[in-house]
Amino acid sequence: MRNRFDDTNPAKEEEEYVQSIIDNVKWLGFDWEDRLFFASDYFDQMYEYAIQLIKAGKAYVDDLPADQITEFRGTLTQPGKNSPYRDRSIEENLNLFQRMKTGEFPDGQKVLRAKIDMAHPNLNMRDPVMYRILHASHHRTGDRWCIYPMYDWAHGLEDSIERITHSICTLEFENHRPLYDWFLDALGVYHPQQIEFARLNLTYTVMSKRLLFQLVEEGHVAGWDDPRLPTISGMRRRGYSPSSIRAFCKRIGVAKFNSMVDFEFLEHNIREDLNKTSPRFMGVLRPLKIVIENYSDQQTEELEAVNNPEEPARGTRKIPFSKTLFIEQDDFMENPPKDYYRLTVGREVRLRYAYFIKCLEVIKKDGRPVELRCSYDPATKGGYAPDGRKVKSTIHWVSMSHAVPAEVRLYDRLFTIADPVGQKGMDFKEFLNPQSLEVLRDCRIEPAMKTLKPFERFQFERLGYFCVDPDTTKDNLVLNRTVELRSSWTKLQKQRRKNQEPFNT
RNA sequence: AGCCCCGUAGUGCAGCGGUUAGCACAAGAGACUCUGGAUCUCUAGACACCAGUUCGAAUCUGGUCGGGGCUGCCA
Repeated sequence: MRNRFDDTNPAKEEEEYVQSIIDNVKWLGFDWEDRLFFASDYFDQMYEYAIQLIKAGKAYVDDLPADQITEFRGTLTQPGKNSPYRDRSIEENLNLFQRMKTGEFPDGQKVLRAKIDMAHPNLNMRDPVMYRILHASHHRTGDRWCIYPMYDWAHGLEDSIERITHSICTLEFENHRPLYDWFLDALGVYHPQQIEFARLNLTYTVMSKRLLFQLVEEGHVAGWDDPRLPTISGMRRRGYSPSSIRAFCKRIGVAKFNSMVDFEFLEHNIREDLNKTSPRFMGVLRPLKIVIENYSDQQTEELEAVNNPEEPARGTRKIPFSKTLFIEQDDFMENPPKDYYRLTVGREVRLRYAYFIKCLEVIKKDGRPVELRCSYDPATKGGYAPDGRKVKSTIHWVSMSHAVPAEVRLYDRLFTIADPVGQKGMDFKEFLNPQSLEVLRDCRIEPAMKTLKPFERFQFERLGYFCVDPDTTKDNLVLNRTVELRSSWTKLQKQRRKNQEPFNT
């Protein structure tokens, strides 16, 4: 494969973007080795081709100002009018074009146009502009040029020069294909085939460069790599793996139909990959203190935990256990519904890889549980009951004195509705989800995680997949939630909420 | 309105003249489980419509309806 940038417009090409595109595409897993090209590599050749067209009487220099060109183009239903400069002699065109190149004219005073048909039903064929004058410095050619080719003129030439067999692009270029073909045929050069396909749309987000740019510029997100954005750098920072993104793309396929893929399908592919590859850890996002009354004050034990049940070869690690622990606030309920399996007063549950514990008493402050008094069964060490008794659930925990603090950023969909762009007469930003980011600063995680580096991915048991954010510093470990684990419990709750809504008023 | 493109389960794709119209996700039911995860089993669900061609049409033709794109010296 090769990588080519269509850098035909000096005003819109910035080194910064070029480099980040290169970095991101490489990260995604593509390697073009030394085959990195730019449209600007072919500027000389394109200039020669333009002269060839002029000599064939198929291109002319137009003096009409921009607004007049627009006016003369006509409309969707009305044909355009010929420019008064359309029938200049070949010699005059050659002379003028040469002088455009040497910088004799200011920006916008003249353009080179293809001589096709001002009455053509396809607007793109009404004498399209091939070259415009721009006294601007180009990031690769510097000040060598003051005329720059238009994309439509340049694109087919680049493909032809590189002898591409098929040139794929997005649907909005369908109407440009006749022009692509016309230029190549007029020149009589090698003619690749342009094929268009639909761009990807995802629910609950926006995909267009223009719209993403607005979100970044106006500060609705923290930057191009904000983990809520569907940019490659955003997905990377969110913790998506390259292989899962590739698997997703492969499965959604390509079509010529403007479709909208469920965001959940992306998440499915992420989970599928991360489930197989992520090491497991335990971390408590919203801590609730519990004290094991019949466990000795002084004692600490090292308990063995599996690193990845999907891949036993990854081995095990030790987790410290002691009298005072943290569990997740959600894992305790004083008055639980019937189908709640977790901890409640008088019920026994398993602490993962540790012991069976029973809750004896809740200590509350201002009506909220702040501490649980529990007992444990020493015979259940490691989480197995020798007498074969069952427990309804297994919950995660960390030892209070051993745990490491961390900041955890939880992400939710960027928009509150599936298609924020498709709402007639409404600005897509009206549908931004104010809760798309939630920051938890009082999380506690198991000590083995101290060595994790930025971008490392892992699973917090029962919570989801996470990764280390590059904002991490020596004293502040920052973690991003990539995606939650599927959970029949949260699903049930969502259903319940939905079913109640209509009756709520 | 002129030109171009597109219509297959809720979603995304496959199907290229003869298939019980296939796959994945989502949905529903169950099994299993030291993650309410993973895994496994099962269920429901679609060819936009109308003509025509043909022994036979989701597939070919025409029309209707519906969706999208196009009036930058942007790409």
